[in-house]
Amino acid sequence: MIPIVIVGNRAAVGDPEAPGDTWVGDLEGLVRVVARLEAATHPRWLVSSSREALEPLVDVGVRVQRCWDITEVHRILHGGWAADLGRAWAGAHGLDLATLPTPRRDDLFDHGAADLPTAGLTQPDGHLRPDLFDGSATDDQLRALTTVLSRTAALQEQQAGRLGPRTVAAAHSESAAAMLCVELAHDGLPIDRPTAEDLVSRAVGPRPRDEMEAARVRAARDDQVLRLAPGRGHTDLRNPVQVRELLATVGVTVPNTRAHVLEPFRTTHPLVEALLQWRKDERIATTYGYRWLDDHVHHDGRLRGGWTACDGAAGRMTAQNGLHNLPAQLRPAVAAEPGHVLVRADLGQIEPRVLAVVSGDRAFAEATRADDLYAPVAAKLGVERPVAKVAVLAAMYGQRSGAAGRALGDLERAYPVAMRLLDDAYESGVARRPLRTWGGRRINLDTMMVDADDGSRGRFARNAVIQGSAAELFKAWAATVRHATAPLGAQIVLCLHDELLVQAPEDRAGEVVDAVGQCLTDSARRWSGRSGAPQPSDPDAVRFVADTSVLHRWSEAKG
DNA sequence: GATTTCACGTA
DNA sequence: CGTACGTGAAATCC
Repeated sequence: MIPIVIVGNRAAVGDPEAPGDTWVGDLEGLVRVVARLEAATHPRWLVSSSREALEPLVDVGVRVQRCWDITEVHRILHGGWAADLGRAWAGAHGLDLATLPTPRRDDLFDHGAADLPTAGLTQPDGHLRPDLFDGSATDDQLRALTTVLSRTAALQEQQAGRLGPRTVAAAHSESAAAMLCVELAHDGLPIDRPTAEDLVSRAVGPRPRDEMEAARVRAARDDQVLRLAPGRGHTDLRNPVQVRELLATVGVTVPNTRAHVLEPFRTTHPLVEALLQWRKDERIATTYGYRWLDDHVHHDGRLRGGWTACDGAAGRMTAQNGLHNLPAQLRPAVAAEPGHVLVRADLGQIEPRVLAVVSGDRAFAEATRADDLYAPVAAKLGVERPVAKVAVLAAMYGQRSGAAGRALGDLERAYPVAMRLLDDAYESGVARRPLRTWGGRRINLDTMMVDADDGSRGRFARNAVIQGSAAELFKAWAATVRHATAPLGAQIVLCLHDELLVQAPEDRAGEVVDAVGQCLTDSARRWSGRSGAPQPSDPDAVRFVADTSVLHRWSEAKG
C-alpha cells in the first residue's frame, strides 16, 4: 500500500519501506506522481480519508481504483461516526479515546510545526501528536505522516484479519465506497432543468419575480385551504398547533396533523383533502422549489450534494441536498444527457435475503432461491403472500401490532434460526451489548441511544444488523460496478440504499447491464464469504437478484 | 444563535 | 410501539 498525505498545498507519496525515498512536493506534482503509479500498477493507495486525499485528485480528473481508507476502516472496527487519523491511531493501538488530545488553536503560532522533531510522532501517553497536522507542514512532517499512515493501516489489517476475511473484504469495499462518495459529489446527478422547472411550476406556479409576488402566490395557495374554513382565515397553516385547532372547528379531532393520521378523514370534510394537497405543494415550494434548483443544480445540469459512505447508526450511505429524498413527482427531471442512457438496477428483497445469510437459516436460504422470496414463505406458512410479506418485515423491524404481529408466531416455527438471530440482536440492544454486522462493522449500543428506552434500543439493534449488513452488500456491489463500468465510459450517478443509477454511453448500455448483473454475483459471493466457484446444489447458498432496466428518464422505471 | 418539535420525502 | 436518513418552519431555549 502506498500512502498519500496532503497537508495544505503540500503533499507526500510515501514509500513505507524506505521513508528516504518518499516523494514530497506540491499538489500539481502529486497529480503527476499518482497518475503515473496508478497507470503502472493500480496500487492500493493508503489514505487518512478519501475526501481529504482524493478530492484534489478527482477535481483534476485523476481517479484511482483501490484504497485503504483509515477512517472508514476505523469506523468498521470500532463503530460510531467520529473518525480521524488521531482516533484511528488510538483505536489501532488500543488507547483510550477519552484521553485523546485536541490541538489548541492558540498554540499554533507560538511553537508551530517547524519545531516538531520528526522522530517524535507520539506523545508520552501514546497518542498521535495533534500538532503533526497543524500549520504549514515541513517535508519531514509529511514523511513522518506517511509512516503514521502505514503503521496505522498495518495494525488495522491485523485487527480486521482477526475478525475474519469478511471484515478485510468490508475494509476494501467500504474504502471503495468512500472513494465513490468523492466521485458522486464531484459528478452529480444529471437533471433536465427545463423539465424540473416545469414540474415545480405545475405545483407552485411560475417563478415569482420578487418577494411581493412570492408572498401573493403563497397567500393564494393558503387560501385554497382557508376558504373552506369560514372565520378561520387567520390560521397559520405552517403551525401544526393552529392546524390542529382549525381541524377541530370542522369536527376532525386528531392527536396530531400528520398525513397518515389525517388520511382516514379525507372524505369527512373537504378541508382535510385541501390541507393534504397544500402540504404536498408546500413541500415543493419550500424544499424542492426554485431555490433548491438554483442552489444545487449547477450550470452543467448536475445536481450536487455531499455524500458520506456510512451513517452513524448501521452504515448506510447518506446524501445531502435532496439526493436521497427526491419526491417521485420530480423524477421525470432526472434524465440522461445526450448520447447517454441511465442504467437503473435495484436489489430485490435485499433485507430478507441478507437475513438468510447472516442467520445461516437453511430453510430461509431455500426461500431465496425463488425470484419472489415471499411466495415460498407464504406457502410454508399457509397464508397469502401479503401476509407473509408483512410478517417478515415486521420480524426485521420489530413491529408487534396488527396482523403482522399475529403472523410472527408462525414465522418463528417455520424459520427458528433466522428469528433467533433477530431476537438475539434485540436482547443485545436491551443489554447495551455491542453487535457486529456480517462484514464486522461494530454497532455500539452503550454510547449511542443513551436516552432511549429498552424497547427502542432493542428494535434499533434488531434492524441495525440487517440494515447494516445489507448496506455492506450494496456498497460492495456499487464498488464492483464502479470498477467494471468505468472503462466503458459509464459513471455511477446515484446510490439509493438498494438502487443504483449508472449513466452510460448509449452504445455501451448492453455491456453495462451485463456488468451490473455479473458484479452482483461476484460481490455477493465475496461479501457472503464464499470462495471459489458457486455450487448450485449448496443448501446454504443465498440468491440475490437485481432488476435492471435501461431508461432515458428515471420516471420510466416501474418503481 | 443553537436546539428541539413537527412534518414529510426517500429506502 | 417498524427502522434509517436529510430538510425546512416554527417554537423553544439559552
